[in-house]
Amino acid sequence: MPATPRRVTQRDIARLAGVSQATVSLVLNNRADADVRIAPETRDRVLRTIAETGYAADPVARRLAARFNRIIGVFTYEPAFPSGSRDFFHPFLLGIEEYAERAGCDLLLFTSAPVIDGRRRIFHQDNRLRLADGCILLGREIDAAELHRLNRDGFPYVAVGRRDDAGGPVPYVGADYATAVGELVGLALARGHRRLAYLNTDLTAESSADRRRGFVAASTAAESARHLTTVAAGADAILDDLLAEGTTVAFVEDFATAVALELATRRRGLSVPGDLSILTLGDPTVPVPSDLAFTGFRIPREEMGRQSVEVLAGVIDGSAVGVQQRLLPCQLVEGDTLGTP
Amino acid sequence: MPATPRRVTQRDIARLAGVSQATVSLVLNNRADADVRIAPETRDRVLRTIAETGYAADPVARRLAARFNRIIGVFTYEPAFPSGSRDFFHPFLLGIEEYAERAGCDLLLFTSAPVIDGRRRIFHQDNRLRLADGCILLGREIDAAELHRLNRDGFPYVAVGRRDDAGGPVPYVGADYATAVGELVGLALARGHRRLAYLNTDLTAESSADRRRGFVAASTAAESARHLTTVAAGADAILDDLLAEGTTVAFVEDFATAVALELATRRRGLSVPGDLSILTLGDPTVPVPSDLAFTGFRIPREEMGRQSVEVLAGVIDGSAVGVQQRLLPCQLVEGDTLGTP
DNA sequence: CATGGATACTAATACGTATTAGCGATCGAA
DNA sequence: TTCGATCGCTAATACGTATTAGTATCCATG
Repeated sequence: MPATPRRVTQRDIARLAGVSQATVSLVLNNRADADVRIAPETRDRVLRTIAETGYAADPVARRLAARFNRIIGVFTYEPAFPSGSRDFFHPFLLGIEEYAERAGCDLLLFTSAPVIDGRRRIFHQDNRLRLADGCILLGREIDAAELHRLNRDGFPYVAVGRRDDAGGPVPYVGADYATAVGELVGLALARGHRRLAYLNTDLTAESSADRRRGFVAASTAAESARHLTTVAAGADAILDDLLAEGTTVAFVEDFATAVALELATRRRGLSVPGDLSILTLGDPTVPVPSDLAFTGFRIPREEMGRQSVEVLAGVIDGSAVGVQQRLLPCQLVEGDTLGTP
Repeated sequence: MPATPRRVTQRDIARLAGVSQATVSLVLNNRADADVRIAPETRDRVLRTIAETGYAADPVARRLAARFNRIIGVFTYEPAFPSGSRDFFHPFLLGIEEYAERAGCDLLLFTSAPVIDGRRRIFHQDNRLRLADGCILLGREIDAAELHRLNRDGFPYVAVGRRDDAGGPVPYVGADYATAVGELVGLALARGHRRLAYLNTDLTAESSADRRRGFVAASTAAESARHLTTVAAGADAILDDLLAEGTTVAFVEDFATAVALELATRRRGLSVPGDLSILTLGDPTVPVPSDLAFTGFRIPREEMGRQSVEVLAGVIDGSAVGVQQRLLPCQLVEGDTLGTP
């Protein structure tokens, strides 16, 4: 029982200004269509009354009547203000907030989403999804069933990161990993590398698949281009494998793995990039201490955040035609870990 | 025009289950009062229909009718995901999010609040404040006029950080700066310091006033306890002043100033804490590079965030009686910058 | 003076839920 | 048989806004 002492409504304004509630609404919304006209003096009177009372429209009623709110939902599959992967997701949120502010939108964080079967769920009893005009989905892995449902319900949304179809194409703003990895491969080939290896981590996420695809497509000119799975394999075992096969450059999906690999190499008295080049394929997802500047690329996270809001706004107001899918270029980083074989 | 294809409503459920809309609502809300009864078989039928259709209550309509939402507004006088002072405000948000998740609440970030006269405003045309059940105010300086208005409107809110009265007492969860500074003064006195100086920054914020109060109250046993204002004064000028007066320990409000002062001291060939002890009064508000471990105290930011949501929840549901004001203890940090005079 | 067309509004309704007063049916007791 | 009492539910209404159809008034024109 919030001690709400009857707030000011349009009806109050109407009574004070001697007009109807409808007129107040029309004035507020600046309606000046052909079939709706308000005399200037009436308009002024209403506006003055509004100013005097400090009236502000009830966003709830507004939304119920007009089905539109200027509120953007943000669903994060990890905590929105995370401690662990904080540094990775923070830039996305930064961009989202920046554009939302510019667009005059508020952000609704669905922190109440419960974790079921080890994963946060959008659709739970009592979800507040529809309070927002649309929503942005953030997280490494997004549940396909939930995308299906969003598509089916026709609820406007945009995923941050490319997503496979889920009962229809999924609108997204992603990073062009395939191209970025391809460019790195090109760089390595140009330096004379011929025996490449790609170190997998994840096997399901789209971002992972895109990187692999880029690697495969670009490494046709190589003598050998192998895949290794780093899951549950120690850095030393991997290093053994690489050296045994005469690999000269490793493309490492997971940043932490790259750091561990470099450490293992150094422990054997070998050097990076003297004996082995190591390339990273994106920013660290967990904070990893390393004073080494890896060669690789950077994900345009902030820009992805910004553009996801931009795209969503277009979808909501109907100005966007068709399904919106954008891939932004990654930025190559020239570090110290790519040498000659 | 969001292509919303008519969502499922209680009326649809009612029609399918052969009951009235009111009955559906009653079942959903688990009402079993004396004057409202639903036969078990009816209840089951309704629940089954709900499950089949995947119905979820419209939070907007719910709020409009029931005036209560499980949404907590968060108003930040700085950007919520800031880059500059990010490290300072982040822990508050972390705590807020953590408790909100536990309480099953969503968070509404008022990113749309416009900047007027160099300050963000809660109350602007079209503010979405009332969408939330209550709100949390975060920021170094909070506009007193807006607090007045919140009080007048009876809108539930809690400030993070102690606030002076503004048209009535302000509910808050703050840090007990006075006690913390007092303890530091006690520490210095125990080490034999007798000539103390307090370096001011801000003159208006409550957090600043509290620190000063703690200093004054605790330093009665000192030979001299002076105030210096660091605004617009260079570190060298301050150092001159301190040395001229034979000051042996400086209590520095602003972290960056402490760093600058230490640097200036070292540049003169003097040492900290050999020639001058420097104590800090809280965490850095902007990232300052320093490899020195200052003696001072830490603000329980995360806990403040958590408890502010807890307090707000109590205010909203009416379980809290009277105005809620909490001061949490700060944690003393034994660093390397307090020596003997 | 009738007609038509602007002009300036208002009445009514929709949005989807929660709440409350009240109604018909059934049952037990007098 | 009648009079409550209880049970199980529904009708009606409120919440505060946006929208649309429609109405009353006025003015110009033929």
